[in-house]
Amino acid sequence: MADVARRAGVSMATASRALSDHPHVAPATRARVLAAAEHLSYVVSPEASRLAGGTTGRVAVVVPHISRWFFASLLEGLEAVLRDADLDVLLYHVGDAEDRGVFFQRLPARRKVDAVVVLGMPVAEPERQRLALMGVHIVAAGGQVEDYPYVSMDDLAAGRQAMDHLIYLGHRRIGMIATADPGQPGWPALPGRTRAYHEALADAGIPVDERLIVEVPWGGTAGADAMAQLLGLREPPTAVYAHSDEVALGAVRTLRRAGLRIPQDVSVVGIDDHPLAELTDLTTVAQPVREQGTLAGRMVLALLDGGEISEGVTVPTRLVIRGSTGPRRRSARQIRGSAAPG
Amino acid sequence: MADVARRAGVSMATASRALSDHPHVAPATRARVLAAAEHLSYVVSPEASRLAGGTTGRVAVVVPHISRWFFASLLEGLEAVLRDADLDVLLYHVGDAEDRGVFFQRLPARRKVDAVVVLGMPVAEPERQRLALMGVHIVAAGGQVEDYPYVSMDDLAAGRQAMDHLIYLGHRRIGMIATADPGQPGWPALPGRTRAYHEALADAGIPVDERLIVEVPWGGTAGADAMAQLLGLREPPTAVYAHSDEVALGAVRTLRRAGLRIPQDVSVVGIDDHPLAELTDLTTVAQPVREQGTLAGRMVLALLDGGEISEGVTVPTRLVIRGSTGPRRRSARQIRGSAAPG
DNA sequence: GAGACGGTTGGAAGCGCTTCCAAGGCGGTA
DNA sequence: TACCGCCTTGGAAGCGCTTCCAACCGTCTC
Repeated sequence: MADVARRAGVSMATASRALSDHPHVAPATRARVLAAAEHLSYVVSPEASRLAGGTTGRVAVVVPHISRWFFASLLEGLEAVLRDADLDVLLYHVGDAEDRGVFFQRLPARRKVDAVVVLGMPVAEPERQRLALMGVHIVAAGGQVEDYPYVSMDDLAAGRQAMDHLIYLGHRRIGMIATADPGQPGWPALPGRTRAYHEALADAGIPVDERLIVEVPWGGTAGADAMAQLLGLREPPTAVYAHSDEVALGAVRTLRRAGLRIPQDVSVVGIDDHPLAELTDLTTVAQPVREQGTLAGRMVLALLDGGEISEGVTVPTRLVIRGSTGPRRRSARQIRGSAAPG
Repeated sequence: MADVARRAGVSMATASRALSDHPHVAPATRARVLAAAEHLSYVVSPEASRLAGGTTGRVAVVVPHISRWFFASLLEGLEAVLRDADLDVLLYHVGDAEDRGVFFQRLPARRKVDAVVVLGMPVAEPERQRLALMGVHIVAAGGQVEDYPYVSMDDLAAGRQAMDHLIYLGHRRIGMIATADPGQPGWPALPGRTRAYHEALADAGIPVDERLIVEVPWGGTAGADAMAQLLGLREPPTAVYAHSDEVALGAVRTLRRAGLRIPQDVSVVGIDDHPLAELTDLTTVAQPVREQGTLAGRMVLALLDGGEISEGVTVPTRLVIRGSTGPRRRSARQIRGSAAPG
């Protein structure tokens, strides 16, 4: 910077002010400094800048999964607005319990960021305390962390949209494939989505048959296994409500292999509207994923700007009817008669 | 740090050395310092540390897409080894031409990182020059940037595995759905995968019919459109080779909607082994994606450690035969007679 | 037993920038 | 015309850490 100042014929103090867009710098002077900087292709050292009292210009993003579409999309939306605001994104993957321990105990992001965004994962009380230690703004997105400003979908409402659709189609024997994250102990299967199942059934006056509820780790093959289990029932369901599209797709595979037709024999509905749901003609409940990331990013910006955010944002979901659901045709017993489970 | 030094009864110089694992610090002293730091839950200020001459402890990762499985998986593998090495990951999404311009012109990562990893995208000559300006180590992964130490799969070999499989099954009229990235002008459809098509055909003595080659932007719906185009041909292909699984899945949808059976009427093969390929029973050529990220991470570590890396690494691919490919049964003409294209 | 040597430690000089404080200039007002 | 006050600028003190250099001390060797 000394070079720039010299070249512009000003002191370092002025150069600094000009470069960081401070008021009280004569326009002509500012221009001269900027020109000099440009000429020398100079950029301020963020370290020095920060050290001398600024902010880091970075925000940490903590995610439980990177390669899953949902999380990656959230991240994509978030990164876009943060990058627009000239903030750098520091990515922290907290996969299993061990990662979690390391992250929250060592707090590697400490002193490195101005804010942290927690994507799609709950934060336990002790972890919250550690986070508080960082003394930065915190925003949550895609999960149900109501202790912080958050943006998320309404799991209960989404679940209801899926379930009510099935019930509307005449199904009464509806299976549910719930997912839990094996890497995150104590992290319950999305509670809202499960509650939706029970409430929808209750509202329709349909008794709950516990055998129709299967909880598996997240993933397609797990969904396939769950479906196989449901098909093994004496009276298999005529419709299946899966907590997510990937799981639903797994169920679809099992059904196909068992020689069952979708939706004639069994209807399947998922949640999320994964891009491949469209390709596989899966009925689902769409949530604006990327947008949730975007909104979270805006919250961070607002917070960093000194703003206050008192409450969270809940984004709307929408039932997308495709080819995997249809009216109940044959009884479960008939299905069982026509093909052996896979 | 002054506090820590005082509490440990040593000078700041010694405290610094102990904290940063320098040699020439008595074990007892080091222990005392560490204990003090622990007690005060102190962490060094990365800014100050860097400013005083260290490194940034950060590496930038540049990706053209975040939410696509391939890139996200690469990123996941990379992040894991970098995090293990206590390096922070700065994520830069360079989506379209504009982002690209901004990134390479402004070089926002300048002075912020010790190394940059370019994931799955080519780097043009002028960009290479800008990158050189950063004066940091550069590694490429998942692409074909041979100007830097790189890790990638062998597109040509993978394409051959897919094509040879089709040819072995007796197909002679094979369509190819190639993908180009609309956001990245001048970025050719994966050249190796395209070349594989031509070479395989040549080796089998099958003449190329240009009408069987369709190039579309990446994505499932684009794949569906491409397939529709192929079905519209007077003599449609009996097998289709898609440059990626997502595209292949799109083709599958079109075929299904057209009432064609897979693989009886048309065989489909993709590349990548996307997790959903297994669920949808798609024959494909698997590449170890996450591992490529891991390897790239190790390269970064080696480079940062002062090592030299003279050449790139090419990971093996493997044909995974599932239910979407089968022997040629009926002639293309017959197919056309049995169902109208979707 | 004395000198040499290597492991330890402290002092102090920056790393490159921001910002407080004060000084200099100018136009405007009484 | 003299004084006041605001805009603009420069000087200089750190921000929190690393590391060179020198001093120190115990041990080993001749």
